[in-house]
Amino acid sequence: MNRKPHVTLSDIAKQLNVSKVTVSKALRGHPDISRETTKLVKKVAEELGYTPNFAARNLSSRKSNTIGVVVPKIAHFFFSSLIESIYDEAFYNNFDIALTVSQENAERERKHIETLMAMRVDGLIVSITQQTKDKAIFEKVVSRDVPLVFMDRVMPVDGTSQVTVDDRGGAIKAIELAIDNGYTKIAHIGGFTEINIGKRRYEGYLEAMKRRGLEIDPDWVVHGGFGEDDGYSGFMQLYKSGRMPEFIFAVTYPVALGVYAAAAEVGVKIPDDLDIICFGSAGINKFLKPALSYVDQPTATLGKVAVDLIIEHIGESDEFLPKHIEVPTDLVIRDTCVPKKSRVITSVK
Amino acid sequence: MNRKPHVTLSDIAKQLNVSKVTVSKALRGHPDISRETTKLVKKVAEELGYTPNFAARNLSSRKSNTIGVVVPKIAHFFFSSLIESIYDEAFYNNFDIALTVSQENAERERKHIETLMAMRVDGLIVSITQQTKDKAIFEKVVSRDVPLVFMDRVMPVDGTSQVTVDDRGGAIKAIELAIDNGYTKIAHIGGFTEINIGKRRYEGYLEAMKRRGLEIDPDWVVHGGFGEDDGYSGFMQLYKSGRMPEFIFAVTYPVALGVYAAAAEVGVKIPDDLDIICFGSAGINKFLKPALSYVDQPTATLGKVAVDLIIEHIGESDEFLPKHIEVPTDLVIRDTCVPKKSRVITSVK
DNA sequence: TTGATCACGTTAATCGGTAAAGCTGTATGA
DNA sequence: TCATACAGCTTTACCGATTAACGTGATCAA
Repeated sequence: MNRKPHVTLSDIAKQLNVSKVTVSKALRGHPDISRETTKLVKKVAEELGYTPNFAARNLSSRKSNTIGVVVPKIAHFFFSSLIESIYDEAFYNNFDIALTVSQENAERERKHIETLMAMRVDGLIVSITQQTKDKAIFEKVVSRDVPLVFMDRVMPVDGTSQVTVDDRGGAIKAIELAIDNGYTKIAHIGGFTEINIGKRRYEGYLEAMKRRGLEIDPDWVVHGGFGEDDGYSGFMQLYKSGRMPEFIFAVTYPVALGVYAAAAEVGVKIPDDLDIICFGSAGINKFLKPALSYVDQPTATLGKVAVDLIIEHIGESDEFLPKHIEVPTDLVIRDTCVPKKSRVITSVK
Repeated sequence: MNRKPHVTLSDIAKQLNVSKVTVSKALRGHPDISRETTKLVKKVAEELGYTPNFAARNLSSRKSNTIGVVVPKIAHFFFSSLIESIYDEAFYNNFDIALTVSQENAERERKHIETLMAMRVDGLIVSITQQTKDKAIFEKVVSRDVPLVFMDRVMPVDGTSQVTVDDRGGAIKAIELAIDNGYTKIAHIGGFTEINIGKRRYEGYLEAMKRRGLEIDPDWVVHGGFGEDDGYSGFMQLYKSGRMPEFIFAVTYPVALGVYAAAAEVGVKIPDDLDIICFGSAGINKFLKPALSYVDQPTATLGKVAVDLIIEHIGESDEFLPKHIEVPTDLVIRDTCVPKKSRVITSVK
């Protein structure tokens, strides 16, 4: 248990016969200290293998230079690329990241936020779980004056900022394209509508259908979660209802994959028997047969904007006015969501 | 800039007219303090919304209860699931994780390790970059008596532990299966051989070919990196050589995908014209056409073992003897790496 | 009655930094 | 010539916890 003690400022100070404050200032390039002394201090620090102690620094300076992040999942296309962009942007701005994973569990999410507050992170970026209902913990964060930015999956809490993609607009674009392609019987396999991404995508679906004057069969709207399982069971529910739509708008990429699996199982051909589009994608999508057409979520932008926003908030503190930034989406067309006419021709052939 | 000051032990102490040490002990459930007092302290702490200050705690206790992790990438199937399992196992053991991403950049890796040491993490789990050559930083870690576990991508450094998958054995199994399936012209699109995963998989390939007495055409071995691009260019190199093999063993899943892309481009049919197997996979693989057969890397086990090992090392400190744990692999057979005979039949049909 | 033991706390020191204010010697300007 | 300024350090507090060492008063056995 006898760890070799780490080298401290005092160790360096002793060796040079100066005070430890001199060393501290020299290492930080403070103008109080002469060029000469500074160079000397840095040299000795190097020789001794000095490594600063962040705990001590954070304690005395009352900040951590760290941004806390809470996400529901890592091992998902969307989140892993989002996280990577957060790390990049933070690194670029000389901030550290303290990442935690709630595993879609609200209680775990709460614990992680407590931990991050105990770490005295300078700000917090949170993407809530599917089941998060209680605002209390977030209000506690706000009351502590810790800047908070919700990212993608948000919650309406006073004093917090939000970064989302244009879920509603993206959904509208997707549905309108489907309609333009000749489909009228359009179903939606949606997620939880208590959470913004589920709700707004559903609203977009409703809005587009309404704009074009299309009826919605109640059987065509299925709400579940955001995973592959949910897509699978959503499809099966539609299939068993006996009132199959021509087209499905899936709330997420994994949900669309679940549809693929289920459709293959019962022999429904995509896009010939049933066409589909979804929200989100993965790098590997181009290798799928058929490759899904999708509403692109710009994860790199989302992560960058979230980090920039939290840093801005940290910098301005009290004067900062919370913002809601909505990042626009684009449609990416691959092998699905194709014109209905061509669908008929190929199936006739 | 006037943050609301956080509640401290002294605040609680003042309110109850006890010493702050009493409060500290009470909150930690120390037997020195009576049941009654403890309950009272906890109640007041709750009321005041006390959040411990980890910086202060870490400083005075000289540990952080945190494991530092350095990985080269996040947005990859392999790493994102690996990371998720690390988080889970750490959470289960009440450790925090400080994750950093080197982006395959050795200099960034070094910086991150310095940062983690400055955070005084209790131990370090590292998966090195493709380009890491210099052991110095790792030796520095060891000399500071900070437990270090290499995971998957390792480096031979005295005093460190290693957790790897059985790269060599997995490769042998894969190649032997290909041979059993009737293939003799077997190529390897490999990664960097300076790094263990590249080297060991290549060795496995050589060993299996040797065991079965098969010749290796020098043109059949291509070394590049571990990404999709490398697979693409690796295939193209084979293709242009005019001496196409019947079968490819790809060093990673992304490399295999690169092969898919290139093969599609030049009209080579997989698995009919060219069959393939690779090391590693992704959850989405089952949706590929054809789905890749692969050597399964048990990421969940890998992450769990790495965390368990580092915790063991942290606990035993000096008495701990570094270990090398090799996790076994399994072959998973999907639509590729099929018997050559069936290949011929289908192509004749 | 004594002195040991125990339950329950308290005091003092310390972790390794940072911030603010104080001290010295030399140069400068009026 | 003397106050002023400034460069370049040092001294003193303090951040918010933990650890070690040290009181008390009550209880209890001998």
